[in-house]
Amino acid sequence: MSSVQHLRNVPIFSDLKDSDLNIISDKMISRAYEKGQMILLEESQGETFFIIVSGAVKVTRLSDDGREVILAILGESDFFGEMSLLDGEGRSANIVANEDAEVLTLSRRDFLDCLETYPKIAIALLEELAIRLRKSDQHIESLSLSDSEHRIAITLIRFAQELGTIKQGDVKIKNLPFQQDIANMAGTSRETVSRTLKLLEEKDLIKKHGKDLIIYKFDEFRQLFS
Amino acid sequence: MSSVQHLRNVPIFSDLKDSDLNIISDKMISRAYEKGQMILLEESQGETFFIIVSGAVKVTRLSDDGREVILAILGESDFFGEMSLLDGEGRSANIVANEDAEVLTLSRRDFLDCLETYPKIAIALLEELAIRLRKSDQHIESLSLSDSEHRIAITLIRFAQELGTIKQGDVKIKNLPFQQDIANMAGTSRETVSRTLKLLEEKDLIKKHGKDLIIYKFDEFRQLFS
DNA sequence: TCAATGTTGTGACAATCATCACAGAAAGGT
DNA sequence: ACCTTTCTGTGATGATTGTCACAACATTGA
Repeated sequence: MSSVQHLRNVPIFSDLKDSDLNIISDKMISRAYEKGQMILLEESQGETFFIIVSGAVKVTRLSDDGREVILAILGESDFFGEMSLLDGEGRSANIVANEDAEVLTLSRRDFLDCLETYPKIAIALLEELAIRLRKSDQHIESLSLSDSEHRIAITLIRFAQELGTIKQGDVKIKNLPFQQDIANMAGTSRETVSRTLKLLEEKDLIKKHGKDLIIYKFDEFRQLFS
Repeated sequence: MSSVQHLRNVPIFSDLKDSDLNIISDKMISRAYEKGQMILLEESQGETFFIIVSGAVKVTRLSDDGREVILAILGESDFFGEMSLLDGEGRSANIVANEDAEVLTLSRRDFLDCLETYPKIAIALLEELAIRLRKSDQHIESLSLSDSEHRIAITLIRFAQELGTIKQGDVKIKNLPFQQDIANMAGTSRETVSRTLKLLEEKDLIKKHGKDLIIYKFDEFRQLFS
């Protein structure tokens, strides 16, 4: 697929004309990262905007004692790096390739020019940030008041919404992340994730199939853990 | 103070010319709320943008069983209501007056017109949302990996940054919120807040003075709980 | 194919913290 | 000033869940 085709799939660019997309596309540089490779380091200056063409990355923060908190896992057509371009602060999170990943990058200068030239992009970006803020709020809520079972279930729901495919009311998540990553998102321990997944399977709410996971009757499941 | 003066203090409007501010100001309607009054209800359609002229509000989410999670406490010159205007989703949080509050409101139509007419506002708003997202990320981190002492300390730091006044390296927070509110922000129980404040006071890190609280050597304090 | 490494399952134990219970203090209204 | 309501302090108790330890299983690469 050409890189213009990829841009077309990215929500904040979807409103543009082909001619404009071409102009932007020409300014972008393609890069590839291997699984586990650090793409952006916390504390460094943010100078680049990234769009994921293929693969997946995780957005993390590290505590002093080295524990990792996963804020989000991003996949194809998602973008990142915009925050420090917007408010000028240093980076506040690390980005690590969670699988082999291919990205398109845009320099700070070009990105900001885009915003000025195409107000529609700015508006679309506002929309996207509003959506992210909403997700963050839900994340905060779930961390604040749920027990570990709820937090893990809610984490599964997040994966389902990002990576899942629906079939007759059931959702299949292909390539479920490792338990350790789920734990780091749900704010709990790896062992608790292991035990809880087993519990949910005993309750016939989910089913593991190798690296995939099926959530039965997704709507009810979501209801259950709202 | 005239309402134009107030707008001038609001970051997203600060770049505008007086003449433009006047135009916007004319479209705004002033409203007053009493302490405890609900300003915006979760689930309702978001049709209004709010700017706080005086007083304070809390942004909350309620779980099914009625427990409250406080996402933020906003004060003078802060604004809210923009999220559902931007992404068209229903409201995701409640807003309650935390003390008597006076606000300026702008209708959905007028707000969106502003964004189109003054791209600078859109850019400034992007900046602001980026900052909020950053704060959310920190909040998520703290909930994910700290024990209750750290979470409470971090909550105090948030208050200090929003409401505090610095004097010789110490920060004084006037009118510290109730323990229950602190607990709802820190994701812990009211009793634990009580015990932890006592603990921090015994360690000579903070001092209570009636409704006020002093954090000694704010920089070191922050270091301590990063 | 066989190490070597990474991932998952599970028991035992300890620590943290929520909850319940109630008393005392403070604030607010009449 | 008095009553009512709200807020705070503190003990006792038990449940949840993190941590440690180790075995089983899976994946990768030489």
